[in-house]
Amino acid sequence: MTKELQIYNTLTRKKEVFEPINAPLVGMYVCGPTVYSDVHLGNCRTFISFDLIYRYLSHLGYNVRYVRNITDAGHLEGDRDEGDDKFAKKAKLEQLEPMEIVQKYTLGFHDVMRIFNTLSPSIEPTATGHISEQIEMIKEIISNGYAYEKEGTVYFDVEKYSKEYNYGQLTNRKLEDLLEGTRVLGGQDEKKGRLDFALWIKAKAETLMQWPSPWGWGFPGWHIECSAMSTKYLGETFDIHGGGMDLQATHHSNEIAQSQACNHTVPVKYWMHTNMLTVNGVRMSKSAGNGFLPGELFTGNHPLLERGYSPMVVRFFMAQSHYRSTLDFSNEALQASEKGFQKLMKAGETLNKLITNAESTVNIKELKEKCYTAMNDDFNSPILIAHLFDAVRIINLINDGSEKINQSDLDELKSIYNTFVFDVLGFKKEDSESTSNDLTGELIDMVLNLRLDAKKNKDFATSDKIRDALTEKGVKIKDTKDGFDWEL
RNA sequence: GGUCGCGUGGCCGAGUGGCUAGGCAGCGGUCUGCAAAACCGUCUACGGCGGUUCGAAUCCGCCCGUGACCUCCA
Repeated sequence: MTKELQIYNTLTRKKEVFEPINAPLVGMYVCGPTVYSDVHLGNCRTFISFDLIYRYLSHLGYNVRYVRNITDAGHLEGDRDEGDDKFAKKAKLEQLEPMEIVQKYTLGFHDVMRIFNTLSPSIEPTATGHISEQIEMIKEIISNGYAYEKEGTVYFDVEKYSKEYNYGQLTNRKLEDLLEGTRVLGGQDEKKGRLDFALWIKAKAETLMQWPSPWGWGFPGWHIECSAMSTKYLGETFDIHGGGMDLQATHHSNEIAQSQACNHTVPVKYWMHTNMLTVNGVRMSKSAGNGFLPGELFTGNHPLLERGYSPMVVRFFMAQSHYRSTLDFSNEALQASEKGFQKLMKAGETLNKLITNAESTVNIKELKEKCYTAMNDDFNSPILIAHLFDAVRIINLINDGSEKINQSDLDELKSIYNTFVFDVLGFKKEDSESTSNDLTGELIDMVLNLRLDAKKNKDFATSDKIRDALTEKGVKIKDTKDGFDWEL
């Protein structure tokens, strides 16, 4: 029986019991989006996964400070430490100010996060808002001897760092292997070592976003922002650092190196990495162009999509796989999730109508323990959902009269359902389009009332004729015990 | 080429030594004038070949297939 929360730590490549550094406080940093274009679904998966983690930690009673940054500066195109950053490039393309790009896509990102019912982070710092912190950190790294300046650009000295620390720790790689795997690239003569990466990059005259620094005008390298901001808001050593697996090898390895070189401490206790969303088995990514936007998914307006799927169905689809597994997208899988999600929601309505008995024939205590055991095992939401479907079956059996439940068990069952379905998994009820107010709805009601009359008179020829006609128009009719229900 | 994964029933997806999740689809039933919907029940799989073991989807070896990272991406 797993009673304690276990988290898979990328650093040690095994599950470890979660012991916060300063319980009940928990510091969690998650690498957020680079806001130079719309978030695609793969990005969303990571943030939804960490939303689940944030929700569960909070549910367990931890006071979590959840920091998720917005990258709005730097982040070079390609791997050469020269030229414009992504924002400037896009800005020229769209004839906008870089900060207009940032604003546009930040707002869009927040909209999508809200639609997916994710909770806002405690702090959402921006790279441009922390330039001085980054400069201070770079200065410290230089004075500690782990970075050097070359003509206005500052590089981190990976080989020097590797003499004292294990640079390839996070990916379990040796420095020699890393060096071997690195390609020789042009235009990098300034760097001493092939693995060295830029902390600060000298601006060209035409660079749109640039700031003054001890090394002249320039802009920060991508990795330093996370080190600077996580240190500022969570301290030199904090509990959880998360992000997508694609960041593990480069971004996070560099982050560890920077923080170590600056603060002389291990920055993070538990590293958590979410796996990729795939399409036909291949990673969904911006560069591959095989991703779609959340909006396209909701409307179905994309060649890969047969039709639209609601945000909660998508969230459910994602929760049905574990965050460390790849999840393959398909219409068939999403349609299966849609059915399942509706079943789960419907059981919630049934739950509120259950009638109690003097005795209980169902084991609610066991159900509750199973739910916690599942989540305590590295946030295993698929297992949790499996147990919730056991709860659904129990609810329906009680409703059918096959099982009985007493008041205290019913209260407990409601508590379990609401806690896990809404608080932890973060689902919310989706209103089916209410058409009761508009003319179409009123007309359909009217016609169906006529059909009801025909049925009462056993005039089934007429009632079937009405049903067939409405079905043809796309109105799904569901007869109930004493009336009808319909949807478009 | 190096590093690390993965391969589970028609589909998606958990599970890491015995008790063999779950959802969807299919099938059977209940309900219904009929149908739909809903509900109940049912379907017993782990890439191949060897090995370890009383026992392996689960551990080990080899092979095949496949993916990610090593270069910007969550």
